[in-house]
Amino acid sequence: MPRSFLVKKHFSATKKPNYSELESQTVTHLFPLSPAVYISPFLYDKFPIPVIPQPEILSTGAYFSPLVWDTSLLTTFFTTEPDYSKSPISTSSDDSKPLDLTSFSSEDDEGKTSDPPSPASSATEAEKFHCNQCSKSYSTFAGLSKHKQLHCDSQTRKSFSCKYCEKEYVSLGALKMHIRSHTLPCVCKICGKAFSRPWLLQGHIRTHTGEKPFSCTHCNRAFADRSNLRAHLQTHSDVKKYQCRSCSRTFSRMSLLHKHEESGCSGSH
DNA sequence: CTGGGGACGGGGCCC
DNA sequence: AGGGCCCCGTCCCCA
Repeated sequence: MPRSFLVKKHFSATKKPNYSELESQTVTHLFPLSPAVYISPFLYDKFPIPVIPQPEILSTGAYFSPLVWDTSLLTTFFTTEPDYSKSPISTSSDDSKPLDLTSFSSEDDEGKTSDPPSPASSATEAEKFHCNQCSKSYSTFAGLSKHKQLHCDSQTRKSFSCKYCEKEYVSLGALKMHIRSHTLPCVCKICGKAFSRPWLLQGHIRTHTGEKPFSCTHCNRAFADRSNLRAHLQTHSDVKKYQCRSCSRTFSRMSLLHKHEESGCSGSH
């Protein structure tokens, strides 16, 4: 079941919202010209288009992104509301550590991360705290508590309503996270576009820098977005992820399958 | 029309 | 409790 369908925005014409209008009061460093026509020369001086490493050096542990954003650069390029100023867009461990591209094969990518299993998540530790409602196990009491609050403890389950829309959440944390999608506190200093979460802004910044840290192990293509690499990997697979139930034809994307079905699948194999 | 890439959104989970 | 990351997904555009 899709997880991101609950809050669906329907943008017409240009489709994309004018974030700078939405949160103009938080935008303090807008460039005078559209980013489509103006990218600061400083940006390119500081961050030349990265050289995409050759596939043979992309094995586990062999590759560090040629573009690494440190905190001083972050404060140069984007601003956030005070609540987020402590760690606006940290150079995440995910970006600074080697990318395990071996995990991006079409088979290996199913529900796995690129990180090696941590010792703390070993079976012995992970089984310590059990939910008496659904028998799910967690390695920490905090994990069990959060699970019970969200899913299994109907006595303590509460409703937190969003003041901007009709959505309700069972935890304050979930509500706070959702409210970010209304307030869009993370603002790009280059173009003024605003985002709900720092890492979304981080991904957006790559559209300015040209950084593409996610490389395909099958070809030389590289991507700025991990999801886009995942979708790309489907193109290397003979049997793709999304299959028509009528004709067994497979597609690399759900949207393509939907189009296929809507256009009237013959149902023949 | 189809397939693929680019950009982005949001919930869940782990630390 | 909150931040960060991951995964799944959508929408749009273009060849």
